[in-house]
Amino acid sequence: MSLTAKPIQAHYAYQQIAEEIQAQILRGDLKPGDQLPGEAELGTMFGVTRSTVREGLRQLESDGLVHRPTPRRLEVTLPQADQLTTRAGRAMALMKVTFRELWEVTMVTEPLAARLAAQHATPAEIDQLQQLHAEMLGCEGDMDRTIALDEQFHTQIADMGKNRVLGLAREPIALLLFRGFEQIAPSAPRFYKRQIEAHSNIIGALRDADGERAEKWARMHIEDFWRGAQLAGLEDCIALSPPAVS
Amino acid sequence: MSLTAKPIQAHYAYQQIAEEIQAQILRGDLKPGDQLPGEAELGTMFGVTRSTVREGLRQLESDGLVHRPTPRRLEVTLPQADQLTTRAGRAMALMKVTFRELWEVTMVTEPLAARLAAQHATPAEIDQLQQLHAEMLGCEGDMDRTIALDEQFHTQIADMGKNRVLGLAREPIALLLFRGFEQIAPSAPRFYKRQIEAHSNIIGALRDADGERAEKWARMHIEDFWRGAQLAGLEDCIALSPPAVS
DNA sequence: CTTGCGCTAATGTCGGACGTTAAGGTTCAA
DNA sequence: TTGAACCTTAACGTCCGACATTAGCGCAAG
Repeated sequence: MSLTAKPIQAHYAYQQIAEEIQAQILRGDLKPGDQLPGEAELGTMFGVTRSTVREGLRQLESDGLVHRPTPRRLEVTLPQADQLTTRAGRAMALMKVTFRELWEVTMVTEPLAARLAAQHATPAEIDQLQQLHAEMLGCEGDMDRTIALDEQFHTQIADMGKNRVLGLAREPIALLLFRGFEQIAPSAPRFYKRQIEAHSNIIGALRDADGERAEKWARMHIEDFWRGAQLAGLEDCIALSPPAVS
Repeated sequence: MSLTAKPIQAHYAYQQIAEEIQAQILRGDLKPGDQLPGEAELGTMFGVTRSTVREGLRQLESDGLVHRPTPRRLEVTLPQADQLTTRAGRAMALMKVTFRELWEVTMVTEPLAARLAAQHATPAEIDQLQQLHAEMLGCEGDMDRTIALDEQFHTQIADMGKNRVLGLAREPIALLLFRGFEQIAPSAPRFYKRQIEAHSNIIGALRDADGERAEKWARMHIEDFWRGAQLAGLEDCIALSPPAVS
């Protein structure tokens, strides 16, 4: 039997403060929107100096559990999705994940997103998506803009599925994968056009609320992306770090 | 035309320090394992006081980009997976995601994990999995232990697939979903046994390196879990906060 | 009731201080 | 020579006190 021993981490004052406040948030004693006392007051409450309190607060801010709308207000807040996305994206870039890894997962997330979107999307949302698509048609050549819009297109579909878990899980992955577009496009002349067509077909399926079809087209879309990546020789290349959000 | 305005965030000294170091890490100038200068030296380098440096460092530590093996050593490190898992899990719990959302995503991640595992697993890894399974057979009744082992079983499979992206994405989700086991078991007498059987079948498929079959069994396994959740009336219940890791 | 002003207090940053202890070098013994 | 015990140094965690800046709030004026 293997001995399991978790390293006991020193209980520094600033850490304890962060943990205590965090515990109260998770327990529900402090709810998002609640305002916290000033640093000085927190100091007296916990029996430490303001410097120590500040270090603890910096950690909580970084965790996204508290937030400063203005330097004078310190309030409890939900971790923001984009913050999690940034962290996860950075981590994956640093661990040098390959496009293959990204793609394998995307092959299941995007079709799922499409199916859910077909089930839950409102006409207004689909119109918005269509508008995004139209905008994308108009900027062939502008690579950065194209990538951004592509990313947005897929994220929009995921949002339409009304599944926040999927949204959180797929976002950093998609962000990294679709950045490959840039390297693929030059190697595959007709690639761009095929991507656009696929988007059109997905929108069509969404309009008909046809989950099966939406899913199928999304799958083909991502499969096609992979063929492009293969042509560009990206398969086992490592993904680039995503653009900083924070 | 809609006015787009991204909130201008004040760049405090401590923030700039964190950002600068972070940038150097992402750029590759600082590599994991590298040791950073002491706080005092960093202070003189950046032209600020030690207090200010410390606040920036607390942020980086919380981000998982630097790490203190001991108070005297401050070294660059890769963000640890369990840290990301904790953050994501906390976030999902705080945003009160439902079991349905968790399940919908798990329905695609676990089958994928099983398929990849069938393709990449080594016999030794499968033996290890078998051992885990055996251990699970021996602790019927001990709910916490069962849940922990179940979680471990699925995580092990995901690891066997050699896809780190999938590993990162599914972990927090699975952690939250499988905690539902506890509430399901009482409502469904035969539930526990069926879960065990499914695990057996998955192991069998892995031994035969039969990706299709592994995927199919994993899907059925998760589908069955959902039936249990329905019996327990969990569908739109919100998931509980996961056990703290950090 | 809204607008403008001024005051208060909290924040960001600074400088310095102290006990504790880890890191690294030194000494000594095997 | 090598390894272990020791010692010195300096870096860390924490504290104290201070200051300029400015956000927040109350009050007066329109």
